[in-house]
Amino acid sequence: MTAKEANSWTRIRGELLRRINERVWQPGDLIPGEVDLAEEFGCARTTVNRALRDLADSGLVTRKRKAGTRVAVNPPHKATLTIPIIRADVEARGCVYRHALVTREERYLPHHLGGAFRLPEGAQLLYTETMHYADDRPFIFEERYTNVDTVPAFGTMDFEDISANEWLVQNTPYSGGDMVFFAANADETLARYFDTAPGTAVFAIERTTWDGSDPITHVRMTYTPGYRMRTQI
Amino acid sequence: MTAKEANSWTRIRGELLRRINERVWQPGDLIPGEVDLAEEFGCARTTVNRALRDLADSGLVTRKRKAGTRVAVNPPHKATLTIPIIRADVEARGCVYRHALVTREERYLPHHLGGAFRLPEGAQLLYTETMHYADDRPFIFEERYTNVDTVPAFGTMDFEDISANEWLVQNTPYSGGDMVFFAANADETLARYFDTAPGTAVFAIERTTWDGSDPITHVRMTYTPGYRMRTQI
DNA sequence: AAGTGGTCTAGACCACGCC
DNA sequence: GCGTGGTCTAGACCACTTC
Repeated sequence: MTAKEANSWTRIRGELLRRINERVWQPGDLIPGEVDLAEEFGCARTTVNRALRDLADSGLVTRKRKAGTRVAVNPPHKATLTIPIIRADVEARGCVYRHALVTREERYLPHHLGGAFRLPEGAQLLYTETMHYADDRPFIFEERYTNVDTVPAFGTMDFEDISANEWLVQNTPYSGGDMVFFAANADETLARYFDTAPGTAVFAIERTTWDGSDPITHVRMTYTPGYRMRTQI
Repeated sequence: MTAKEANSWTRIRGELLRRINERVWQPGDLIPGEVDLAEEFGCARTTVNRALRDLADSGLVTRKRKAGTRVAVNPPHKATLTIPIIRADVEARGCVYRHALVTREERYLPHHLGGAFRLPEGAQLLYTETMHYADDRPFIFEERYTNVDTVPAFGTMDFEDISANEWLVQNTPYSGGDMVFFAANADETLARYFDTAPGTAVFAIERTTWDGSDPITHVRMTYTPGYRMRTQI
């Protein structure tokens, strides 16, 4: 109906999708088990499993052992954002990338990071501020707290040739973290950096990463005014 | 090292991850084929395939037939955002949900939507504005253009009991679309709605959806000042 | 042409979670 | 308990790319 299905588990997913969309199976309904569907479609159970697993990943059905598979009542929209290395992002726009280290100093754990960073009393972090440029225009302002106990080599870098952002991505594996997306009004400093009026709305991302239970880094990336982050769904 | 691996393809993924993280395989390197790895790990090729497919999904390796699997040089950060139905979002915060239809009128295709909506000259759309409340506090302001030719039933709704947002999610399947995340300064009207000062930074999402090549709807959701959208990575 | 990943099969065992 | 999804296997054919 919408697109051509090559030949495989995607065709089965398409048929299941059709039944969900056309209300053959209503939201909340229990749908047949994998064995039954496999028989109906004349394929192996593995293939049905692949199709159902994909639908579950996109949130359209919920699956539980013994309980079976149900059509989701409120299918959430899911969007996968790909946040590239800043250098790659800039160069993909056909611009020349450049960065400059603005600040670099030891700092105590800021109070507002207490929740994210479980560190001993008075633990010191390396604080760095970096401006990333696209064709000499400020593109992203990066404020970062890094736990040098977890990443000793980080403390010895000068970040002339490579930015803190790039170095960490290439050298520090992480096991998990969280990200926050929000809007903020540019303060005096930020406005001066971006050559705009104070109060201008800017898009920002905060990211905290851990390796196991060891905190690695907390960073806020503030994007140039007017930046729009896109994705396909 | 970081977490316990149950027993399965995740253990293999963990071992492959270790080799990537510890530079046993350098960025850009060609890693062994599935058959070799299966032999090394003493498992079926399917299992190795599952592990490698997962690493490819997260962007850590790139795979091509005949060419093989390579360690990615600039592994991008990927984050999956789950945008829930507004009602569910509000109720998950323990608040009472309510919505109000503010505006509803026929409008011609706005010029700035020309790129997203491929419609005939002078085509009319149904424009709706809806305010979504959490405990009687304005939470999200929704501005929506809907193509009633694609979704005829939409034009007959009064959106008293159910919001346009909720109705569309429950009744209109889509095959694809795009989303944009950005920050904006609240204008006079928006500031009045949110009971804040004009110029306050607000987080917003624009979403356009199609069914095949037929445009369905374009919506801008503007969130209450201070809203932060979170996700785990 | 040949190698590599992509997929499918038929069968099996396991683990979670309702009852 | 026991039913359902989660996973694994061994083998096979196919499709895409590079050579």
